[in-house]
Amino acid sequence: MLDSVAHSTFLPNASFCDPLMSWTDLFSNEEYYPAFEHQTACDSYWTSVHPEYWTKRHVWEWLQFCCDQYKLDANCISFCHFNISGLQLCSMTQEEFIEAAGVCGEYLYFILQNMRSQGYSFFNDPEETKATIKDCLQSSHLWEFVRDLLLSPEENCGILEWEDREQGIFRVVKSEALAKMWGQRKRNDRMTYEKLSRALRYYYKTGILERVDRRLVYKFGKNAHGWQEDKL
DNA sequence: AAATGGTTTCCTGATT
DNA sequence: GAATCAGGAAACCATT
Repeated sequence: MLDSVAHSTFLPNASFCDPLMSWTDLFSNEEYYPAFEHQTACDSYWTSVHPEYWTKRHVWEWLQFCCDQYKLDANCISFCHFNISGLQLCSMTQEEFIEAAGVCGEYLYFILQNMRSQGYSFFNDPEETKATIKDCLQSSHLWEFVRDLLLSPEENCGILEWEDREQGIFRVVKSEALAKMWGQRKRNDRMTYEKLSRALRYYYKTGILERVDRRLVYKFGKNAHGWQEDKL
């Protein structure tokens, strides 16, 4: 009966390790079993149970594991949001994860979905896994791309500049360079600032960006997250 | 297989 | 005149 759940909704995500070992296979195999001390017979460790069947305690243990393993800042996690069963956890959307744990929520959501589809083999190589998570978290949305560029001086090289850090107001300094970089990300060498800015204008409607009536100046709106200084 | 979201492309017109 | 801004309309494409 575990098996029937094991291959559920999520399609395997291209780049991850061994496809489709069943959960029972995985957990009877020492290799996949890291150095954890466990466990009472009545309440086994979270790694030995499919996420859908986790108890509140399992969820808690999983959170702990993720914090330790991936150095997630436990302070940004609202633990009361996670006082839930595995079934409830699995039904949370990415939005809800972000609401409950900010940027860490993105990681947690990603890790959970991969565990549901791939099992614990996901954690084979912690180092590689961490790198891959980072890759996959490379946000594909334009506003996130802009945000991340703004947040990483190395990549940025003067393309974007904060106008008012507190209020999330920024300026596009090198418009063509920005378009080129966005084009590279989307593998589209026909991208121009003209077209990119059209996409940015659509964000006014959804509250991701707010209008600032100065040329090449934009402002993050109430529905944009992850740009503020204090909450990493 | 159809619906949807997030752009991409193109365009006309106004503004700086 | 050149670069931007404003949006409408439609095509496109990946995901659900």
